[in-house]
Amino acid sequence: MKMTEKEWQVELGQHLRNLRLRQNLDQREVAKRAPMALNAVKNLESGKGATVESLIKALRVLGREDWLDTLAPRVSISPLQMLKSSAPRQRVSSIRARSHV
Amino acid sequence: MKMTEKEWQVELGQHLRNLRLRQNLDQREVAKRAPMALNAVKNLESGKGATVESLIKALRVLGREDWLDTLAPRVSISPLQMLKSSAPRQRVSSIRARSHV
DNA sequence: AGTATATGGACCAAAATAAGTCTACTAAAA
DNA sequence: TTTTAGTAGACTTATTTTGGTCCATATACT
Repeated sequence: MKMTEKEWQVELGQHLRNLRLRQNLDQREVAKRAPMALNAVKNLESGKGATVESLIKALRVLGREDWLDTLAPRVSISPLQMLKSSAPRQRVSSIRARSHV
Repeated sequence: MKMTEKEWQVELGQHLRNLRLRQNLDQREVAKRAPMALNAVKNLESGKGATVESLIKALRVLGREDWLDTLAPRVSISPLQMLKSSAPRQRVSSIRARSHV
């Protein structure tokens, strides 16, 4: 069962809505504190399309901006590996990247 | 030190870029697999403004859609409390909600 | 129970912004 | 040095934001 982008958007909106209800805030109050338009909050929660900026504004009001940082790639390399690769890649290496050729 | 929305957007973009580089994909490949415009990928990673839809598309390509669900509010109520409040709220309760009055 | 209230959803139009498609240009990697 | 991933800009199309109004119904009150 794989979800479509829109289904994920709806799911994300429901999470935001739950967070808001938990703090007993109405949509107007969130919009006011963001600040952003009331309709933007509605779009966000109903999953009808929103910008990343709106998402972040809402997260800030709900006190969950820190969630954004949890996307950071989990460190899976051993400390010994760190000695080898000193500088992080800034570009992909060519061979495998050219899967579009 | 509190970050602005734009700074958060940049930070989020960097996380996405790191995830991409870890998989040795270039922006074109991500755009192709999403599918989305190359410009949308660039906007996302540079934090210059993007839609939630673009964010989700990129996350899917990078295999991190599950991250979206980690926003779900952590359950902090005791099992005893669950017996009391049966149905989840669909709206805020009135008194505290009217902070704008 | 029935009633009043106001939250949240569904619309609309205009302004703002992002997506999509292109062409150089820059700089990191080979 | 050569190759090429990533950036920057211009431009058109598509979508979102903003700011309204209307209204169904969950919630609160009598």
